[in-house]
Amino acid sequence: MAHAPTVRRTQEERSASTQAALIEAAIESLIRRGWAATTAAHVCDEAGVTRGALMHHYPNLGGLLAAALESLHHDMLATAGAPASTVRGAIDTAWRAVSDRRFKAVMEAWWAAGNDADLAREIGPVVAKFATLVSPANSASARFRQPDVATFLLTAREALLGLAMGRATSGGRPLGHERSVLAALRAQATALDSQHTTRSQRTKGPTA
Amino acid sequence: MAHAPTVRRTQEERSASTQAALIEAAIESLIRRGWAATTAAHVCDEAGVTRGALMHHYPNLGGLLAAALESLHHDMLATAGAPASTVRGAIDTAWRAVSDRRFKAVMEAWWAAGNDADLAREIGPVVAKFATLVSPANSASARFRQPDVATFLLTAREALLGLAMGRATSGGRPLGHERSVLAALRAQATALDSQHTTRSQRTKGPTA
DNA sequence: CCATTCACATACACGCGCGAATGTATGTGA
DNA sequence: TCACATACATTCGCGCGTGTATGTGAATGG
Repeated sequence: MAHAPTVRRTQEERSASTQAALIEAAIESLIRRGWAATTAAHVCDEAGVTRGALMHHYPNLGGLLAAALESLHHDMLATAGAPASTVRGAIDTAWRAVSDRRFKAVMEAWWAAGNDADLAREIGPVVAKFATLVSPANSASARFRQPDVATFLLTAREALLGLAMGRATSGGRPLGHERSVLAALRAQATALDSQHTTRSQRTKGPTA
Repeated sequence: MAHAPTVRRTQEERSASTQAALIEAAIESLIRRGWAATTAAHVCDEAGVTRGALMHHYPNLGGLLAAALESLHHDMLATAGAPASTVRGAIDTAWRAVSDRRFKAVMEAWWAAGNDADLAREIGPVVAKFATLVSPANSASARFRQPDVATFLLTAREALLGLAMGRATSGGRPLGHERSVLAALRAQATALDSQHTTRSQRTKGPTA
């Protein structure tokens, strides 16, 4: 099958590369076909491996998918960087995570787990990890706990998830109204930020 | 279920009752099991009919599900009533639709259609109908087209969908932060309403 | 260089869900 | 009451997806 390898690869290298291929293919399948239609045969086919290889490295298909989500979380956490200190930064960070095309895979897992209690027990923890990546309410910044800021962050998070859902159900293509919604959210965020820096002078009610 | 009927039921009545039972069971299955796990056997079992009955009234399982969505849209459109004239009213209307537990079935269909082009062709039109039910931007009210109002409505719609998604993935239970998010959205809505009435100087007051 | 271990492929058996074909009872118009 | 349509039940074969057992060549250690 594979081409003649002139160099000798160690077993570890072989295992690592096939596992990486499987994980990559699994995420891609979740994005393109969704959770229910993600079958072991398709994943292995796209990874260029047989199902025997999958069963060798993982107990079952669910095991591979869980590992793939774990790997994806590792990646996205790295690209997210340090938690934002400003509200505006939090919005941008959350949007960057949510608008990542691979986030579709997370939503697929999230959605599927909501319909299957057993699956929820299996991949629930991994999915929960992504939740912290999207909602920056648990940042180190203490003022994210201020009622108006916290409420805005919650609202913004839901709106961003809604946008992500819209993208997911549209084949991943950006929607037309994304720009205006994002602009509105960013405007509110910067307003909250500036309002905070001048809080020593005035305490004004939350009105946008 | 149907024990010896002393009265003779006409064929039409029998057909109508079994179709209603099938549709009811289909919606319930979509809510509880999701789209992928909604099988003809389960639906018929819960409806107290055999699969033969299903195939008699509908070409296939997809046909039943499409009909069920159509029926559901008919119901929800009736309960929604006339399109709201105020921004606040639009928010409330949209939330009433989205927080309906049966809306989970719509989201299931929406999500499933996003992963299957054939399915999208089959049930896409029905799902699109629900979209107009959620986003009141296409109301008769002309000022819903004003940039700030339109943007807010779009943002609010995404947030409401996000909340609905959260409910759906949590077994339909209301989430803790729903109240605060809704309060924030309603506050912005009423702010926009009052801001408009003062600008246009109309004597007509907002009747809750 | 040879035996062992490992990574992976191949082959197989099972369950499940779907749709079609077929059979049967009940209502309905002539 | 008879011919037919309609409503429904049963059974079957098919494809698909999964997990398990077995075979094979490559890598490793002595």
